[in-house]
Amino acid sequence: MSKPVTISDVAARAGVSPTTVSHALSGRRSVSPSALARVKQAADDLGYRPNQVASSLRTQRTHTVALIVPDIANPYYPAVARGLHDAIAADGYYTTIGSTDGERETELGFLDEMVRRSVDGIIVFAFAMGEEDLTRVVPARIPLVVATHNLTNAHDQVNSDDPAGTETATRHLLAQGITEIAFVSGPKGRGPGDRRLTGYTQAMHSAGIVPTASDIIRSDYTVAGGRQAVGELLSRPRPPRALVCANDLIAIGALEAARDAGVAVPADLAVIGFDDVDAASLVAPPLTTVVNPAYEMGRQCGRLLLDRLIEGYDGPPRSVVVPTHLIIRATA
Amino acid sequence: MSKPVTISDVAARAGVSPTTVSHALSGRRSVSPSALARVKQAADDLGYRPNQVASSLRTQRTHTVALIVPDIANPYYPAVARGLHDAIAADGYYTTIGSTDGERETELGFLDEMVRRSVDGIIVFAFAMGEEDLTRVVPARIPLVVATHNLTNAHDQVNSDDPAGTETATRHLLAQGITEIAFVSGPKGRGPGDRRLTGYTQAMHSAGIVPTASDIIRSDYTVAGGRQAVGELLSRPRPPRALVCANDLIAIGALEAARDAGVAVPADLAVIGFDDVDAASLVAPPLTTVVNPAYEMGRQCGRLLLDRLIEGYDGPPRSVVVPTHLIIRATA
DNA sequence: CTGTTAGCGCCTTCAT
DNA sequence: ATGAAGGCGCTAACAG
Repeated sequence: MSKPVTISDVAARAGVSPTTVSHALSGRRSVSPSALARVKQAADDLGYRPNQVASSLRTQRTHTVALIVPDIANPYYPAVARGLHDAIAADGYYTTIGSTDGERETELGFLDEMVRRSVDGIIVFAFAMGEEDLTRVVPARIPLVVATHNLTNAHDQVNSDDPAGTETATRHLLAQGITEIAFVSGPKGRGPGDRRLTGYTQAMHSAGIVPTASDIIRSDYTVAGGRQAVGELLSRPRPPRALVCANDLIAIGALEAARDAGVAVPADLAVIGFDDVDAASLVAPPLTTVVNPAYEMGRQCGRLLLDRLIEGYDGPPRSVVVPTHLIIRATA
Repeated sequence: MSKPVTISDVAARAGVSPTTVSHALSGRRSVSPSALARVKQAADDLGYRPNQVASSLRTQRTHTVALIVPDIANPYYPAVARGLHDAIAADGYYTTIGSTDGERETELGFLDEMVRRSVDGIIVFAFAMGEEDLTRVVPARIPLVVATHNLTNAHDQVNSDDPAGTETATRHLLAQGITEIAFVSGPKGRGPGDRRLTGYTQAMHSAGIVPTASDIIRSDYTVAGGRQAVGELLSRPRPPRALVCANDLIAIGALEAARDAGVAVPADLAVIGFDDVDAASLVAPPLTTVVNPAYEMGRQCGRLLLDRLIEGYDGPPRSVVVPTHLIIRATA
């Protein structure tokens, strides 16, 4: 259990002051070649590794970014995390991830802890809390990127272009002459369903069709939920010819419901999902869906943060919209 | 850009010393009721939040655990991360995750940085580096849990019971009277394929069958790789009647290859996967597979760490084996 | 029950 | 080109 090597140890061995060691290793001020060589040698010999905690206390920088999501095990977020990682790793930033299960208390607790830890930036995907909570818990000095739609005007934000995605999907169906199209959403006011609904409505209106209440189905964002909701839908006297679903899991549930009911996809029922999770290309038949670029979302969040952290951008909040696009497989 | 509130600010407002504030808030030594009340009030008024960086420098504890994996976007690892999170969050530990793409330099760099940051523990799932690298980079004082098979005797380790899993899977096929069973592995010496192969071999031997070299197929761990390898296999003059695959992605590729070749599953070709990723239950037909409990793996890693970090266990390295089990769906 | 003192390891003036 | 000194904010040892 030998003690870690400190900068003083290196200084002693190199016959210089700690100050010179610090500068020799950081390059922040010039050091004579001979001193430089001796310091490097000594550091090497001793296996010196600068203590980042001490450095952070002194410099007020931790080179750490906090990512707060509902559940890292939900297939969407790992891709976000990876995109973020790839955007910031090269500049020496690391990520601490918190899963909050969408519970307000947990979210607040995690944010509070990250502030205590002096993280250099925070990225928020989770949201049971409101904007007031956010501004109360996170001091203005810490850059914040919000990736939950419509929540903020006070912070940088990154969103995927959900309306454009479902609009394109719906148009794809309309172009095939299909007009009886239902939208299968999540619970009202929760998650991206509402934003995605607007694109569908938009496209329908453009085609001169006014969707009725019975064309908009509420589900949750799971396979089981989609299966049940669509099962009921298919037992109606006059079921729709196509479905635009708020996410892939619902769409996969819809596929199962169609199979249960002996309805052929896409001949009798066309199905389009949203997200393009891995499973989308693996189900049978492979799912036509809107690509929601999670990786890119994470990357953009990282870039906005670095812009403030490294480039010194200090202007007003900015909004990045990440484009979505339709990928046509076999269900529509 | 107001400066953060420090313990001295609280002390001044409460009319006590910083020491008393520290103890009042941590409860590590008793404080008079009146002082306690004044401190709490003052802390509340000022919105004081203890600086964890300073605390860490003083206490030599960061309450942070590093998790190193090849790729957080690979569906297996988020479940591990969640299991770890759930095991340690209640005790105030947080996780920093590094994706290394299995590159030795990246792995070493990440580990080195985590040591500099004085993390309290490290969990290693990634491995291009060898055990010498590990012991060289990570000082003995930092508890380490290794979840890469057979790499260590010097550290705590957590493994899933791979051999038992494939043995059960193979027996399940043998019990149906099927004897022409091939094993589709990954690249030799990389990943869990070799360990999973042993269970297959074991079961075959028990049934008096000696697999030949042509019964063991090399692929990578992807859908595309599995599809191609099994495609070639099926074009042999006398293809096997069943496949035990080293992971689910390979198995899903096998399903595609069977469809390509017009081979009926499971009637003409039975297929068993490994892992039980989400997609396994979603493909058609739903995949029979061995459940490899990623969440539980992560949880056990966390427990081993906490045992040393909190309980003060200081004995020899321990090994935890997480059981696997077969889940029978429609492909075998 | 409370306070004073010291120092965790580093970086950054300031002085030379 | 180099060093001495001070302090980031906190907590532990020591003293009362």
